Amino acid sequence: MVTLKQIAEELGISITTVSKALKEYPDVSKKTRKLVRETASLLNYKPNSFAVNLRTRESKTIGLIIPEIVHHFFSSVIKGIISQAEKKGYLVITLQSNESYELEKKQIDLLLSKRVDGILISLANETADYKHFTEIIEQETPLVMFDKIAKVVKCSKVIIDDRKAAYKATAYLIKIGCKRIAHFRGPLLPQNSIDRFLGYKQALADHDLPYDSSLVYLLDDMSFEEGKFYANQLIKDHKDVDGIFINTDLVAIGAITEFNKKGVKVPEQINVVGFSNWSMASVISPSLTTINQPGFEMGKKAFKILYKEIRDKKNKKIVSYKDVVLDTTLIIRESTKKII
Amino acid sequence: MVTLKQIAEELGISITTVSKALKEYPDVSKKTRKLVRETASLLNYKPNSFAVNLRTRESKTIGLIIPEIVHHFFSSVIKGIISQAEKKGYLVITLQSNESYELEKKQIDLLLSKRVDGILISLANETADYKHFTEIIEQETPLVMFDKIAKVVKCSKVIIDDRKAAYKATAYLIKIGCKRIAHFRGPLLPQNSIDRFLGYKQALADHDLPYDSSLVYLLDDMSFEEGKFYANQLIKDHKDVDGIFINTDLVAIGAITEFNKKGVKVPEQINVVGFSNWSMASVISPSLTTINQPGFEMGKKAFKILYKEIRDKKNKKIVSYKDVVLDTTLIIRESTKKII
DNA sequence: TCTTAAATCGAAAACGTTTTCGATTTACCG
DNA sequence: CGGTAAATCGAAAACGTTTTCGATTTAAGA
Repeated sequence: MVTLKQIAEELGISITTVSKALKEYPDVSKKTRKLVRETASLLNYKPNSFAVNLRTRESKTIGLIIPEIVHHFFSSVIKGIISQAEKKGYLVITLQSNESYELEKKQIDLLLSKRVDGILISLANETADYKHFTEIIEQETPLVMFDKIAKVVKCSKVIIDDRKAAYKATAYLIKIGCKRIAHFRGPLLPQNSIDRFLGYKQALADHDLPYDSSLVYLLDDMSFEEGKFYANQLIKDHKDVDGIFINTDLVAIGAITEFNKKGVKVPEQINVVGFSNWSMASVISPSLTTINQPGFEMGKKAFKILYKEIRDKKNKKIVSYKDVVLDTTLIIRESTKKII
Repeated sequence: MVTLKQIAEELGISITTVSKALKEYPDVSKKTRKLVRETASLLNYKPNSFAVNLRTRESKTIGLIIPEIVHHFFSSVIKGIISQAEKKGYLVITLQSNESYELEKKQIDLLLSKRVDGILISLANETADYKHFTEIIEQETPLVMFDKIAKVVKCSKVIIDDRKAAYKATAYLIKIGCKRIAHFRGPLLPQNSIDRFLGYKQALADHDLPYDSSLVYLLDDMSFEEGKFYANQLIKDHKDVDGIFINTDLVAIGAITEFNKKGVKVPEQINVVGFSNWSMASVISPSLTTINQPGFEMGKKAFKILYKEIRDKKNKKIVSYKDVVLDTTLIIRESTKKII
């Protein structure tokens, strides 16, 4: 591997001058600058990034922790982050927490010990206390949370407005004529499922529909199977339900599968709205009306904020934390239809 | 940030001894070792990885280039790689080529300039020449290719046997009684689609079924829409087809959707086998019989090989290239059924 | 008590870069 | 030609670690 020293010896000049020539310092003549550049490319010189890192105290690398990679939404986020990071010359190290608090802690330690320039994180479902973020903040490593966030932690955040999105979904069901709207909600812990439930409730209230707690089913693992199970339960419990807002697409698809099997016609007898717009949503029959969760944009935005914080910190400006709420859209497909 | 120097000054001993104490060198007494360890953890010492990298000439980081992150198979691979890498203390920098040759070249340069300890790559569809790999090999950076590989490049490879898998899929259709079996194949360039086609052809031959080229449809972009389009085409062209082997699940799902719509019963009138076992495959109706492409295992295996090469290189052993072929399994679901 | 071996320590170089600051050279002008 | 300013260069320190090799101390044996 060729170093500055070798170029310097080759040309009979000092390391300093070579370094400066390559970095366009004003105090090196055009002639030597040209000479240095030429021999550098001739010898195929590549700066040793280890040395650069040590000297400049930055690695142009950021860390990313997500609960689970194999997930349409999160892989979209990763893609958004990587694409944006690359534009700014940053690389990204990805780790996953597998929804585990302990693992999340460990991954944070790992990234800190690698001295990444910044950290992006979406919290594990398990995570309920936030002590492990204090070290990040004490070290003044820029941190931004996205999607699954901790409101109390002092850092920038980018999320979608789950409540508003759920409101949008439910209001749409009401608009097309549904009178009895059920809701499959997620577990109690992550804020997401609470907010979605609240949006559902709010929409009912705003449109003078009674809230009936027996229409709300609380699921545990949000699986396809669970979707089938509770769909079956629902048609046993309530014959009169004409619409359902489901916490996440996978469950919605399970429900639709069960409805199809049991001869309950979607959307004629029951309208279904999901959440997330997974790739499958457009591909099942009937295709699924759902809330589009803009993963790619969220990734881009999260990185942009992190990047700004990294710059600001470097330039010793005061960093101010941002709270960004991304807009969701309702994607109307075949699983909902105006009731005449 | 606390350094070895600070610990040394704190204890009134030399940096050398501190360093050795923390690394369990035999030539430091138990007493000072204990003392050093205690003050190190007291001061919350974390080795500066930039300095360690520079000194040891390795970063405990590998690079990963894939064509596309938002893809069930590839995200499974990433997960496999990351999980395995973590066990060995390696971090993974992920980049994507977006199926572009130019971008692939650029990403390789990026990783080399970052001096990663090794590179894992799955080629872009566009990639047809392999000059850009010479630099990796010249620099002696361990390299292993997976899934989409270049046979001629001298490095380890891990793949599935596409031909055998396609054979398996087609033979199964024959076994359950299909006599006229169509094939939707992918474009000409990636080796994958060629091999799958050859496996299909071979299975026909081995079971004394005539090969009819009009039953093979060549698709371009392998999309859901294309699946629908060619399914429609197929039922127009050939009323007598009773089975179809489709290059990839997304297309198969498009086809099934179209069959459903046109009243062609799956599997009663036509049996469908896909390829890849995407998450959607189990979730549509009828659920899709398909070839399971073990992404997670492939990722694990690819990293393991890379890890060994990194170790071997470090220990100045000669590295030998491995060719690993992973087994696929046929997952039988509702889209196929014995013809009585 | 002396010798020798073993145990323990530390000085210093090296990894390759960036950057400060002083030194040297060149150019210019009267 | 002398003087000054501008242009150009380079020595050296620093970033924080690892590791070699020699120095010093301690323990053991006679």
